[in-house]
Amino acid sequence: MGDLRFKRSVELTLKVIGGKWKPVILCHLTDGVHRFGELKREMPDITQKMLTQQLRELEQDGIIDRTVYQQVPPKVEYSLTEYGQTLKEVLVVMAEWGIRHEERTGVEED
Amino acid sequence: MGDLRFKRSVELTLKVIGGKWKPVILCHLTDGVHRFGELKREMPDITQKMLTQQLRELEQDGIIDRTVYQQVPPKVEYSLTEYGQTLKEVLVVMAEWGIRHEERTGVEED
DNA sequence: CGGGATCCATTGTGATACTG
DNA sequence: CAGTATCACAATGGATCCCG
Repeated sequence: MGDLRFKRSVELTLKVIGGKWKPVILCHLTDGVHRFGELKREMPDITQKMLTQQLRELEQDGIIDRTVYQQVPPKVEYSLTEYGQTLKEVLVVMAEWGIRHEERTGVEED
Repeated sequence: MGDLRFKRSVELTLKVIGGKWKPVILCHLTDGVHRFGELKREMPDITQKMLTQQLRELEQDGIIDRTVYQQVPPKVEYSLTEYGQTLKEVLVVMAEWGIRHEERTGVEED
């Protein structure tokens, strides 16, 4: 597992979905289409700037789709691409480990 | 999947194994015990300070063990704890996705 | 050999104001 | 509503020197 290929792949994955905000954004989008304002409301601590920035990066990586409705007021919807769906499995495994870790550190029974 | 519990768990996992260096360190330690100098050699781009720092954090989270041999010259060995072993699955899933992503972005056949 | 401590450059992030 | 632009600040990471 310590071979170069393996390392590079793990790093790559984390470059795409890692960081403070992307995993949370992805969690929400796994539930379906969300508007910009919805996401902002669901993530009160993120700034508008960061949300925009992270969404753009996910879009460029082919993870999410951005649909702009040319109307007033503007409406923009975000959703997982077919490809982005493949990340669900990764998110689930991370969530499962996180839950175990939470329980463990809570009990601290080492 | 967008529920609070799920989100929190994913974030927690990423707090423990995320970042620039921890996943790489963990990849190496999945192969077995490593000395400090070994890890440093295997990760030429990391500074001594960062390596030390990241190892400390992993140790505090119960992911790795640190064994100091009181001798001259000093010898310090790092290894995954039993608990740390549970991360292998997470690493594998991330690596698998990363490999797919690598191939995809290489081919770009959308 | 395996660090600790310090200082500094780079980057990331937030607050705010403005726009189509 | 969904951004963009700018500035300020905080977090991160690196270089260097020192120590047991």
